[in-house]
Amino acid sequence: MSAALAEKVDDDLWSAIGDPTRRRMLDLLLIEGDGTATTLSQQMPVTRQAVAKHLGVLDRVGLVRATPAGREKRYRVDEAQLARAAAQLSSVGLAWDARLQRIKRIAEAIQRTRQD
Amino acid sequence: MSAALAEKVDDDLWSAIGDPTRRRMLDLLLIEGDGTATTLSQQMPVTRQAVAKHLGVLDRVGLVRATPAGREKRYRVDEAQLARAAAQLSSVGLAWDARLQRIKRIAEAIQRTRQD
DNA sequence: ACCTTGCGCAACCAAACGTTGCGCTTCCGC
DNA sequence: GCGGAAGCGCAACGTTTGGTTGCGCAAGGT
Repeated sequence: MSAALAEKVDDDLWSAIGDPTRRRMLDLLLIEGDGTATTLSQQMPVTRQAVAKHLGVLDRVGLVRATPAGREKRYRVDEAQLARAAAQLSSVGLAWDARLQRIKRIAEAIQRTRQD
Repeated sequence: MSAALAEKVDDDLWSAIGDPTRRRMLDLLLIEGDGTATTLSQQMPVTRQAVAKHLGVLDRVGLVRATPAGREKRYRVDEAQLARAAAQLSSVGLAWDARLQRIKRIAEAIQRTRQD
């Protein structure tokens, strides 16, 4: 049973990027380099406080890092950690694709057998 | 701004596969071909009812299809839809990777400029 | 006929996402 | 220096969602 099922997905990371709002925030941070709870909330349909909470979550799992600057608190994406997250996404997608491929091959084999 | 941000991710699909329990269920269904709420719940740390609800969600977004068989209700993965979902996962992962690559290149360019 | 097996429905709990409201610090203009 | 605006943090609250228990009902096996 080499095709192991154990994706051993880091569950905290997954649930962090599982939320659509947080994904959107990461996108914005990637595009603009950095941002604060206020600036991000202005480009999204949620309040500053909601964004602040999400930033807290992202910070806790290490996907972003904060640097206080006067009365502001600028956040930046931690590139290494996001790269890990991206890898996990791709890996799950690829795993499913692989299984689907196998099923397809088996189905074709049966088809061929039946045509004898 | 050619590198569009619009990943246009189908939000219902995402939230369906965003849940770890549902991902696990899809894995089991792929491995065993099909299953019922009861059989799946026996291989997971949740109750049959919880599994049944999740199956309802997966059915609503089209990731699985049910075929009543006597007193049982067997579920099977809809391969086309799962393929779509897998593609979305990979695509988001790749999009992030691409942006990270760009940032890295820019950083290196600045580095080089500074070394003159 | 009876008992088991499998499903569906309803009530209830806890955690998560989002809101509003308030108070505190920091900066800017006068 | 002082007053107002800009940002942030904290707390209370409502709603949705993942999970549980408990029950009743239909389908099969003996």
